[in-house]
Amino acid sequence: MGRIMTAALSPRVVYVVKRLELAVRSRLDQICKECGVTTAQYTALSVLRVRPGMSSAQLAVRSFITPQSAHQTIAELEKLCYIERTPDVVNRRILRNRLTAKGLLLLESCDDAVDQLEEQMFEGLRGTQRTQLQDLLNHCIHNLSP
Amino acid sequence: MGRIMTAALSPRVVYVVKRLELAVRSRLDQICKECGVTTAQYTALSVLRVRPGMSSAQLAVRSFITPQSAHQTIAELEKLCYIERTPDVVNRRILRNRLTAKGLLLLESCDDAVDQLEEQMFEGLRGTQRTQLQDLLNHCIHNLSP
DNA sequence: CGCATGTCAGCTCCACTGATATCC
DNA sequence: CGGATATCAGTGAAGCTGACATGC
Repeated sequence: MGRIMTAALSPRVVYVVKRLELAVRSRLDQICKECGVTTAQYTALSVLRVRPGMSSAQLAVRSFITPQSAHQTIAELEKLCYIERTPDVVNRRILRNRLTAKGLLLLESCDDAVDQLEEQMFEGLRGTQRTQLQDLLNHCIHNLSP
Repeated sequence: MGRIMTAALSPRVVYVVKRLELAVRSRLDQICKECGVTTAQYTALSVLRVRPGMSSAQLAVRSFITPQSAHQTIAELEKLCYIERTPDVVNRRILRNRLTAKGLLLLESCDDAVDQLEEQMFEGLRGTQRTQLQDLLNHCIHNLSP
Protein backbone atom coordinates (compact mmCIF):
# COMPACT_ATOMS: atom_id res chain seq x y z
CA MET A 1 0.00 0.00 0.00
CA GLY A 2 2.91 2.28 -0.70
CA ARG A 3 0.70 4.51 -2.83
CA ILE A 4 -1.32 5.72 0.11
CA MET A 5 1.82 7.08 1.70
CA THR A 6 3.71 8.31 -1.33
CA ALA A 7 1.15 9.08 -4.04
CA ALA A 8 1.03 12.73 -3.13
CA LEU A 9 4.79 13.10 -2.80
CA SER A 10 6.68 11.53 -5.68
CA PRO A 11 5.84 9.91 -9.01
CA ARG A 12 6.27 6.22 -9.73
CA VAL A 13 9.73 4.73 -10.25
CA VAL A 14 8.53 3.30 -13.55
CA TYR A 15 7.71 6.84 -14.66
CA VAL A 16 11.16 8.08 -13.69
CA VAL A 17 12.68 5.34 -15.82
CA LYS A 18 10.39 6.27 -18.71
CA ARG A 19 11.21 9.96 -18.32
CA LEU A 20 14.94 9.35 -18.55
CA GLU A 21 14.45 7.08 -21.55
CA LEU A 22 12.39 9.79 -23.28
CA ALA A 23 15.02 12.41 -22.47
CA VAL A 24 17.71 10.18 -23.94
CA ARG A 25 15.58 9.17 -26.90
CA SER A 26 14.82 12.71 -28.03
CA ARG A 27 18.55 13.40 -28.20
CA LEU A 28 19.45 10.05 -29.70
CA ASP A 29 16.77 10.38 -32.38
CA GLN A 30 18.39 13.62 -33.52
CA ILE A 31 21.89 12.11 -33.57
CA CYS A 32 20.74 9.05 -35.50
CA LYS A 33 18.81 11.13 -38.00
CA GLU A 34 21.93 13.12 -38.79
CA CYS A 35 23.83 9.85 -39.33
CA GLY A 36 21.06 8.55 -41.61
CA VAL A 37 19.85 5.67 -39.47
CA THR A 38 16.86 5.04 -37.22
CA THR A 39 17.28 4.71 -33.47
CA ALA A 40 16.30 1.04 -33.45
CA GLN A 41 18.87 0.36 -36.17
CA TYR A 42 21.58 2.22 -34.26
CA THR A 43 20.72 0.33 -31.09
CA ALA A 44 20.90 -3.06 -32.79
CA LEU A 45 24.21 -2.15 -34.46
CA SER A 46 25.72 -1.02 -31.16
CA VAL A 47 24.71 -4.31 -29.54
CA LEU A 48 26.22 -6.29 -32.41
CA ARG A 49 29.48 -4.41 -32.01
CA VAL A 50 29.77 -5.69 -28.45
CA ARG A 51 28.28 -9.12 -29.17
CA PRO A 52 29.29 -10.17 -32.69
CA GLY A 53 27.44 -13.14 -34.14
CA MET A 54 24.30 -12.62 -32.09
CA SER A 55 21.16 -13.97 -33.78
CA SER A 56 17.99 -11.93 -34.14
CA ALA A 57 16.25 -14.29 -31.72
CA GLN A 58 18.93 -13.67 -29.10
CA LEU A 59 18.70 -9.93 -29.70
CA ALA A 60 14.96 -10.11 -29.13
CA VAL A 61 15.28 -11.82 -25.74
CA ARG A 62 18.03 -9.47 -24.62
CA SER A 63 16.07 -6.39 -25.68
CA PHE A 64 12.71 -7.51 -24.29
CA ILE A 65 10.99 -7.39 -27.69
CA THR A 66 9.40 -10.09 -29.87
CA PRO A 67 11.49 -12.08 -32.38
CA GLN A 68 9.41 -10.54 -35.16
CA SER A 69 10.29 -7.00 -34.08
CA ALA A 70 13.98 -7.86 -33.90
CA HIS A 71 13.83 -9.49 -37.31
CA GLN A 72 12.32 -6.37 -38.85
CA THR A 73 15.27 -4.25 -37.75
CA ILE A 74 17.87 -6.88 -38.63
CA ALA A 75 16.40 -7.45 -42.10
CA GLU A 76 16.53 -3.72 -42.80
CA LEU A 77 20.13 -3.51 -41.60
CA GLU A 78 21.10 -6.31 -43.97
CA LYS A 79 19.34 -4.60 -46.87
CA LEU A 80 21.36 -1.47 -46.09
CA CYS A 81 24.57 -3.57 -46.02
CA TYR A 82 25.37 -2.55 -42.44
CA ILE A 83 25.47 -6.18 -41.32
CA GLU A 84 25.96 -9.58 -42.95
CA ARG A 85 24.23 -12.76 -41.95
CA THR A 86 25.93 -16.16 -42.14
CA PRO A 87 24.35 -19.48 -41.13
CA ASP A 88 25.67 -21.03 -37.94
CA VAL A 89 28.17 -23.84 -38.56
CA VAL A 90 26.33 -26.51 -36.61
CA ASN A 91 22.74 -25.20 -36.99
CA ARG A 92 22.11 -23.70 -40.42
CA ARG A 93 18.74 -22.37 -39.26
CA ILE A 94 20.45 -19.80 -37.02
CA LEU A 95 21.75 -16.72 -38.84
CA ARG A 96 24.73 -15.10 -37.14
CA ASN A 97 24.75 -11.31 -37.54
CA ARG A 98 28.00 -9.36 -37.80
CA LEU A 99 28.82 -5.75 -38.62
CA THR A 100 30.23 -5.03 -42.05
CA ALA A 101 32.99 -2.46 -42.50
CA LYS A 102 30.27 -0.06 -43.63
CA GLY A 103 28.25 -0.77 -40.50
CA LEU A 104 31.22 -0.20 -38.22
CA LEU A 105 32.01 3.08 -39.98
CA LEU A 106 28.46 4.26 -39.46
CA LEU A 107 28.57 3.39 -35.77
CA GLU A 108 31.82 5.27 -35.40
CA SER A 109 30.33 8.31 -37.12
CA CYS A 110 27.78 8.45 -34.26
CA ASP A 111 30.23 7.74 -31.44
CA ASP A 112 31.39 11.27 -30.71
CA ALA A 113 27.88 12.66 -30.46
CA VAL A 114 26.70 9.79 -28.26
CA ASP A 115 29.80 10.12 -26.08
CA GLN A 116 28.90 13.79 -25.58
CA LEU A 117 25.31 12.85 -24.76
CA GLU A 118 26.39 10.33 -22.12
CA GLU A 119 28.91 12.80 -20.72
CA GLN A 120 26.22 15.47 -20.36
CA MET A 121 23.91 12.94 -18.74
CA PHE A 122 26.61 11.94 -16.24
CA GLU A 123 27.77 15.47 -15.51
CA GLY A 124 28.36 16.07 -11.81
CA LEU A 125 28.58 12.36 -11.01
CA ARG A 126 31.82 10.76 -9.84
CA GLY A 127 33.17 7.63 -11.49
CA THR A 128 31.95 5.43 -8.66
CA GLN A 129 28.45 6.87 -8.97
CA ARG A 130 28.42 6.20 -12.70
CA THR A 131 29.30 2.54 -12.29
CA GLN A 132 26.90 2.37 -9.36
CA LEU A 133 24.07 3.60 -11.60
CA GLN A 134 24.92 1.04 -14.28
CA ASP A 135 25.07 -1.73 -11.69
CA LEU A 136 21.69 -0.77 -10.24
CA LEU A 137 20.11 -0.57 -13.71
CA ASN A 138 21.51 -3.98 -14.64
CA HIS A 139 20.25 -5.40 -11.36
CA CYS A 140 16.72 -4.17 -12.14
CA ILE A 141 16.94 -5.52 -15.69
CA HIS A 142 18.01 -8.90 -14.37
CA ASN A 143 15.10 -8.92 -11.93
CA LEU A 144 12.65 -8.41 -14.80
CA SER A 145 14.19 -11.00 -17.11
CA PRO A 146 12.17 -14.11 -17.98
CA MET B 1 37.44 8.36 -26.76
CA GLY B 2 35.88 6.04 -24.24
CA ARG B 3 34.66 3.75 -26.98
CA ILE B 4 38.16 2.62 -27.91
CA MET B 5 38.65 1.31 -24.40
CA THR B 6 35.21 -0.02 -23.61
CA ALA B 7 33.48 -0.86 -26.90
CA ALA B 8 34.49 -4.52 -26.66
CA LEU B 9 33.58 -4.85 -22.99
CA SER B 10 30.20 -3.33 -22.21
CA PRO B 11 27.30 -1.79 -24.11
CA ARG B 12 26.45 1.89 -23.99
CA VAL B 13 24.77 3.41 -20.95
CA VAL B 14 22.00 4.75 -23.19
CA TYR B 15 21.28 1.17 -24.25
CA VAL B 16 21.10 0.00 -20.64
CA VAL B 17 18.54 2.72 -19.97
CA LYS B 18 16.55 1.70 -23.03
CA ARG B 19 16.73 -1.97 -22.06
CA LEU B 20 15.28 -1.31 -18.62
CA GLU B 21 12.57 0.88 -20.10
CA LEU B 22 11.65 -1.90 -22.56
CA ALA B 23 11.61 -4.47 -19.75
CA VAL B 24 9.31 -2.24 -17.71
CA ARG B 25 7.17 -1.31 -20.70
CA SER B 26 6.42 -4.89 -21.72
CA ARG B 27 5.03 -5.53 -18.23
CA LEU B 28 3.29 -2.19 -17.96
CA ASP B 29 1.63 -2.63 -21.37
CA GLN B 30 0.06 -5.85 -20.11
CA ILE B 31 -1.15 -4.26 -16.86
CA CYS B 32 -2.64 -1.28 -18.68
CA LYS B 33 -4.33 -3.45 -21.27
CA GLU B 34 -6.09 -5.40 -18.51
CA CYS B 35 -7.27 -2.11 -16.99
CA GLY B 36 -8.52 -0.94 -20.40
CA VAL B 37 -6.16 1.99 -20.89
CA THR B 38 -3.04 2.61 -22.99
CA THR B 39 0.35 3.02 -21.36
CA ALA B 40 0.65 6.68 -22.39
CA GLN B 41 -2.78 7.36 -20.90
CA TYR B 42 -1.83 5.60 -17.65
CA THR B 43 1.42 7.53 -17.47
CA ALA B 44 -0.31 10.89 -17.96
CA LEU B 45 -2.95 10.02 -15.36
CA SER B 46 -0.31 9.00 -12.81
CA VAL B 47 1.50 12.30 -13.33
CA LEU B 48 -1.74 14.24 -12.91
CA ARG B 49 -2.41 12.43 -9.64
CA VAL B 50 0.84 13.81 -8.24
CA ARG B 51 0.60 17.20 -9.97
CA PRO B 52 -3.07 18.20 -10.19
CA GLY B 53 -3.86 21.09 -12.52
CA MET B 54 -0.89 20.54 -14.80
CA SER B 55 -1.50 21.81 -18.36
CA SER B 56 -0.75 19.68 -21.41
CA ALA B 57 2.07 22.05 -22.32
CA GLN B 58 3.67 21.56 -18.91
CA LEU B 59 3.22 17.80 -19.20
CA ALA B 60 4.98 17.90 -22.56
CA VAL B 61 8.06 19.70 -21.18
CA ARG B 62 8.25 17.45 -18.16
CA SER B 63 7.95 14.29 -20.25
CA PHE B 64 10.35 15.36 -23.01
CA ILE B 65 7.70 15.11 -25.72
CA THR B 66 6.13 17.70 -28.03
CA PRO B 67 3.05 19.70 -26.96
CA GLN B 68 1.14 18.03 -29.81
CA SER B 69 1.89 14.55 -28.51
CA ALA B 70 0.86 15.50 -24.99
CA HIS B 71 -2.35 17.07 -26.31
CA GLN B 72 -3.25 13.87 -28.14
CA THR B 73 -3.14 11.85 -24.93
CA ILE B 74 -4.89 14.53 -22.84
CA ALA B 75 -7.69 14.98 -25.40
CA GLU B 76 -8.34 11.24 -25.38
CA LEU B 77 -8.39 11.14 -21.58
CA GLU B 78 -10.99 13.90 -21.53
CA LYS B 79 -13.11 12.09 -24.10
CA LEU B 80 -13.00 9.02 -21.84
CA CYS B 81 -14.01 11.20 -18.84
CA TYR B 82 -10.89 10.27 -16.88
CA ILE B 83 -9.92 13.94 -16.54
CA GLU B 84 -11.65 17.30 -16.72
CA ARG B 85 -10.20 20.47 -18.12
CA THR B 86 -10.96 23.89 -16.69
CA PRO B 87 -9.57 27.21 -17.94
CA ASP B 88 -6.99 28.87 -15.71
CA VAL B 89 -8.42 31.74 -13.66
CA VAL B 90 -5.99 34.41 -14.83
CA ASN B 91 -5.15 32.99 -18.29
CA ARG B 92 -8.17 31.42 -19.97
CA ARG B 93 -5.95 30.03 -22.73
CA ILE B 94 -4.38 27.54 -20.30
CA LEU B 95 -6.49 24.45 -19.57
CA ARG B 96 -5.83 22.93 -16.14
CA ASN B 97 -6.16 19.13 -16.14
CA ARG B 98 -7.45 17.26 -13.10
CA LEU B 99 -8.45 13.66 -12.47
CA THR B 100 -12.15 12.86 -12.24
CA ALA B 101 -13.44 10.35 -9.72
CA LYS B 102 -13.58 7.86 -12.58
CA GLY B 103 -9.96 8.61 -13.47
CA LEU B 104 -8.77 8.14 -9.91
CA LEU B 105 -10.65 4.85 -9.66
CA LEU B 106 -8.98 3.59 -12.81
CA LEU B 107 -5.54 4.54 -11.51
CA GLU B 108 -6.22 2.74 -8.27
CA SER B 109 -7.30 -0.36 -10.16
CA CYS B 110 -3.78 -0.52 -11.61
CA ASP B 111 -1.91 0.30 -8.41
CA ASP B 112 -1.57 -3.19 -6.96
CA ALA B 113 -0.14 -4.65 -10.18
CA VAL B 114 2.27 -1.75 -10.64
CA ASP B 115 3.33 -1.99 -7.00
CA GLN B 116 4.15 -5.66 -7.60
CA LEU B 117 6.09 -4.78 -10.75
CA GLU B 118 8.19 -2.20 -8.92
CA GLU B 119 8.75 -4.60 -6.04
CA GLN B 120 10.00 -7.29 -8.41
CA MET B 121 12.24 -4.78 -10.13
CA PHE B 122 13.73 -3.69 -6.79
CA GLU B 123 14.09 -7.19 -5.38
CA GLY B 124 17.42 -7.70 -3.63
CA LEU B 125 18.05 -3.96 -3.23
CA ARG B 126 18.12 -2.30 0.18
CA GLY B 127 16.08 0.81 0.89
CA THR B 128 19.13 3.05 0.58
CA GLN B 129 19.96 1.57 -2.82
CA ARG B 130 16.43 2.16 -4.04
CA THR B 131 16.47 5.84 -3.15
CA GLN B 132 20.03 6.03 -4.49
CA LEU B 133 18.83 4.73 -7.88
CA GLN B 134 15.98 7.23 -7.96
CA ASP B 135 18.33 10.07 -7.06
CA LEU B 136 20.80 9.08 -9.77
CA LEU B 137 18.03 8.79 -12.37
CA ASN B 138 16.65 12.21 -11.43
CA HIS B 139 20.14 13.67 -11.59
CA CYS B 140 20.57 12.37 -15.16
CA ILE B 141 17.12 13.64 -16.13
CA HIS B 142 17.96 17.07 -14.76
CA ASN B 143 21.22 17.10 -16.73
CA LEU B 144 19.30 16.47 -19.97
CA SER B 145 16.57 19.03 -19.30
CA PRO B 146 16.37 22.09 -21.59
C1' DC C 1 3.02 42.76 -32.46
C1' DG C 2 5.33 38.56 -30.26
C1' DC C 3 4.75 34.52 -27.47
C1' DA C 4 2.62 30.68 -25.23
C1' DT C 5 -1.07 27.43 -25.46
C1' DG C 6 -4.20 24.55 -27.63
C1' DT C 7 -5.95 22.02 -31.73
C1' DC C 8 -6.31 19.59 -36.36
C1' DA C 9 -4.09 16.78 -39.90
C1' DG C 10 -0.81 13.70 -41.75
C1' DC C 11 3.32 10.96 -41.13
C1' DT C 12 6.94 7.69 -39.26
C1' DC C 13 8.98 4.50 -36.19
C1' DC C 14 8.66 0.57 -33.79
C1' DA C 15 6.44 -2.22 -31.16
C1' DC C 16 2.60 -5.99 -31.46
C1' DT C 17 -0.21 -10.50 -33.18
C1' DG C 18 -1.01 -14.28 -36.41
C1' DA C 19 0.42 -17.54 -39.81
C1' DT C 20 3.94 -20.17 -42.18
C1' DA C 21 8.41 -22.33 -43.53
C1' DT C 22 12.77 -24.45 -42.25
C1' DC C 23 16.21 -26.83 -39.71
C1' DC C 24 17.94 -29.79 -35.72
C1' DC D 1 7.05 -35.43 -33.94
C1' DG D 2 8.20 -30.98 -31.15
C1' DG D 3 11.07 -26.80 -30.40
C1' DA D 4 13.69 -22.99 -31.96
C1' DT D 5 14.53 -19.85 -35.61
C1' DA D 6 13.41 -17.08 -39.43
C1' DT D 7 10.09 -14.72 -42.33
C1' DC D 8 5.76 -12.46 -44.30
C1' DA D 9 1.63 -9.75 -43.51
C1' DG D 10 -1.30 -6.76 -41.13
C1' DT D 11 -2.22 -3.67 -37.06
C1' DG D 12 -1.82 -0.27 -33.31
C1' DA D 13 0.49 2.91 -29.97
C1' DA D 14 2.96 6.83 -29.52
C1' DG D 15 6.00 9.68 -30.89
C1' DC D 16 7.02 13.47 -34.81
C1' DT D 17 6.32 17.90 -38.10
C1' DG D 18 3.43 21.48 -40.17
C1' DA D 19 -0.30 24.70 -40.09
C1' DC D 20 -3.45 27.44 -37.67
C1' DA D 21 -6.50 29.72 -34.00
C1' DT D 22 -6.74 32.07 -29.64
C1' DG D 23 -5.66 34.69 -25.48
C1' DC D 24 -2.26 37.49 -22.79
